[in-house]
Amino acid sequence: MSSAPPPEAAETDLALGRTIYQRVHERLRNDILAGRIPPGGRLKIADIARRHGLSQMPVREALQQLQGEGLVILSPNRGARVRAMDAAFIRSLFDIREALEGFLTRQAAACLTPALIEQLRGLQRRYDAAVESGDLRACSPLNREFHEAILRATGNHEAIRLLNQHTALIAALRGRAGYAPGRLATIRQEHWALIEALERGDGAAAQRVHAAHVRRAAEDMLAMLRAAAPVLLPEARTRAGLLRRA
Amino acid sequence: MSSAPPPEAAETDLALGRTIYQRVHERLRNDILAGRIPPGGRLKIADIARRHGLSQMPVREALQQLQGEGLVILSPNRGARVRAMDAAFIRSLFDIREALEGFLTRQAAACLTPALIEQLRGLQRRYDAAVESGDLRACSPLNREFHEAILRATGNHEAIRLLNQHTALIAALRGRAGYAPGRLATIRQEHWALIEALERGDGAAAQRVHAAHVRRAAEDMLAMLRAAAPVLLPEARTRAGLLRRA
DNA sequence: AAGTGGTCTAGACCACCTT
DNA sequence: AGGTGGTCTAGACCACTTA
Repeated sequence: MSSAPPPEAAETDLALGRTIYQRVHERLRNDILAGRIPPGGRLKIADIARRHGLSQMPVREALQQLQGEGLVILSPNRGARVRAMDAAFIRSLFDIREALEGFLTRQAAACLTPALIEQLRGLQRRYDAAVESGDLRACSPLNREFHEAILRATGNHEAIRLLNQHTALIAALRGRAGYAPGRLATIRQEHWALIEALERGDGAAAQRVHAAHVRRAAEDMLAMLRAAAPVLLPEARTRAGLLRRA
Repeated sequence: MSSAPPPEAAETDLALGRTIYQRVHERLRNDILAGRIPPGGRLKIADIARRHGLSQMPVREALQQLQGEGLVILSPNRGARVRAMDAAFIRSLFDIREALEGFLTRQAAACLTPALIEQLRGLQRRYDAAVESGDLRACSPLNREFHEAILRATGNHEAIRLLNQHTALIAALRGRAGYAPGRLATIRQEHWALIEALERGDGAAAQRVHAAHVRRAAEDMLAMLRAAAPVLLPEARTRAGLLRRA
């Protein structure tokens, strides 16, 4: 764990967004993605409002936005929870990624210019450097930027938006699970193979490399989560849930 | 307008949802999908609130939800508009459908039971009957149900949710564009070909049929919209009759 | 029966656009 | 400056849960 995170001194940090609900949105989003509010964890409007010195409505708006992103489940008269994720749901996310990103990767092979290929090489070299210097913090953003650079070539911004949302959900888990040993090195090889296929303009090969890439990522994450298991189970308020029938 | 509230059978009753913002959400959603509020059209919170006899907050919540579904664009301090759609955006939607639904269709070929195949046949027979009897109103829901039945076999509910959202966006346009002549008959052939491939368990063939199906749908819709063109352009300074100060 | 916590209202506030 | 219309607050209201 990192040391000395000023616990409450960070109350003045809400200076980024322009409206209040945007700032609350960003704040909660960061808290969820950093794992400070675990999957299945409850988000109480009154609590959050009090903690930030606001009334309840902007908090509600922020929660609605998060629901739109899929990070939060909001049930009428019941409140909000961080989306709980089980193995089937995680598999769904990775299948979506394989299908959608794979399709666009194939398209990209037909329209990548030499300049864009060179840009990919540059990004991947920075990724390599980050792995070698042990700067793990820098890896995930570079990984994401690498793939997004490919997608942008297709001009399908709607698909990119969807994929980014799902990346956020996965990142929310990654914070708890981490990477398996050796995974980062494998990613390097896979990315270079992808660059090679794209450079040849071989869309089918690029899609195959991408599919294998995503499947390995999925298996890796499922294995990590199985190891650090109990966090994932929906939640354990114990006896409460069992009296459902009545 | 504001008068004559009590015996209104005219206003479709808001009796369905359980909370107010849910009912407003459903109402606005229907208005948009039915084309009563055109793409690019403005949604004024105060107007809507007054019209329904509510305060502004539940209306805001409803708009946030619609933004989450992608039907509405909400910009801070600027208000809400129905998402405007140009040709590039529509192409993006159909590419997403081809990629995601095609992938799942391929998966489904491996796990469809004879009973499910028979269910598909039943749905498609009802579709055929609707086309032949000229009941065009019934076609779109049956079409949607046919594809969703296939997708459900894969168990990927998250993907189904995404695809349904995008179907809604397309339906919002369909209301204005309609179908090209003969399109409905072509859809019949394509669906039967899809059933046949699925029955053989030939996922690759099913995906090919699906891809062709979606591409034809995309070209058809783009042609229809090109014919009925000007509606699509973002908007045209029409400050006609809305603001009537007397 | 009381408590917790989500939902709704009325109106003040303020950002942005028009004159 | 004036106006339009989106945003925020405080508190009442009410659904659902706990004793």
